[in-house]
Amino acid sequence: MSKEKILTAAKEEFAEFGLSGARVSRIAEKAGINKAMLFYYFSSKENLYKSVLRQTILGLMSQIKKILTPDLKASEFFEKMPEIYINYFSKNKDFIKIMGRELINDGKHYKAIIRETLEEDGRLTPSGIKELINKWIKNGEIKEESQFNMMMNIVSLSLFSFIGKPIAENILDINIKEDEIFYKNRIESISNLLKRGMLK
Amino acid sequence: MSKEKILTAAKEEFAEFGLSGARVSRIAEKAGINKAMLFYYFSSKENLYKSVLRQTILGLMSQIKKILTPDLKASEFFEKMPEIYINYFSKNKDFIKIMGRELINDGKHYKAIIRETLEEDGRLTPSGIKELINKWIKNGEIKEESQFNMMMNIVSLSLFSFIGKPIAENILDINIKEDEIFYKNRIESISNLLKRGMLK
DNA sequence: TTTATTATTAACCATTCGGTTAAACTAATT
DNA sequence: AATTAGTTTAACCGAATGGTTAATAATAAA
Repeated sequence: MSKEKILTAAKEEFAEFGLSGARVSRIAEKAGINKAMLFYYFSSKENLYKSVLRQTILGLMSQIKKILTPDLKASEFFEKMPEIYINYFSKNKDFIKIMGRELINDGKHYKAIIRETLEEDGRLTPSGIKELINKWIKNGEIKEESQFNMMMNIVSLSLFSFIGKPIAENILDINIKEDEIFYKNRIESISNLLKRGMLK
Repeated sequence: MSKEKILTAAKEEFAEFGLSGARVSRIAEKAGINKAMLFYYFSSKENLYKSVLRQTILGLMSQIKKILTPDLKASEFFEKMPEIYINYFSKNKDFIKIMGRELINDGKHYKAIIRETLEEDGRLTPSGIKELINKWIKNGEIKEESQFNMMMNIVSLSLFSFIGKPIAENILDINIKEDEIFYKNRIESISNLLKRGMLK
């Protein structure tokens, strides 16, 4: 019970302030537990951070696994990936913040967690996705493009819909509410761009 | 002289550790000055951060200004924007890190600086860009799309080429060297995607 | 040369931080 | 009732941290 309360409070805290900005005492306060409990269960601030990050990453991975079937078509991929990403991010605002900070800090913890996870669970393997993309290229479903650039485009467009929003807003001097319509538009725009730009 | 040395060292420090992770003593050490000098010139850590952020943002804005002429064509826009962004980011690695962290922290300082800058210098106005995009829609140069989604797509694809790289690498289990070829490929891929996806 | 202003320094400081400790409480087992 | 293992707490701690101070050096103006 306490362990769960700590994890929940820590996720909030790390999302808002980052690893170095987060305060152990504040996490304890939010969780309604004694600060010593935090060290009792997680032994250090950094260790608590790793636990939060692991939970966060696994949450998204389980979503992506659902769509990655061997018979997936490229067009479906370009529709479903943005949909899953945007929907997940809109409902888990902490994810973007924690993950963004982690990536800027060279993603050292992120990489370690992915490595562990792949060892435990062989289903979502890199080679599986590679095979899928190669198949689409051979089938003539998509324009020839490096696998890497293709993944970069998908991930960039989805993830950055949240982080990059203030920039686009400032350039155009507008203020976009982050509501259902915003999410729907963003999914559609990304999906269309990917399909027009990458399908044959 | 000292002021400049402090700014340079601070930029490095804030990029690597963020506002809360940065250490004033470390900045002073890097700059080769006494810590008190830092407070003598900038009065507080946060104030120093704002100065660094302002310098950083103005550096990019001056690049973008160069291409934004009233007779710019949409196809040129889709070619030059990724080129400017990617080239600038590849040569100013600190920019991405500072800006990324700032945006995740809700971009409060960023917004304030943009507001000031627009008041001082009317050349790069939001209305100017809006007019350009509206013209392209009327001319039939680009597919109808909200201005906002269009800017989001451009900014996302460019900015995230750096932050999102570890994710794409992990999904495909590859390691991409960040060299001239990488930058060239990324510019081409983004530019092609934008042109195929948004030009009529 | 004197005066006023700007730069620079070493030493200092209050506060906050992550982390520890030792004792006490709780609840199931024997 | 005694033992055991897991849980919880208040009080404590040394090391940093951002920031200050008061004295001094360098420079320019009078």
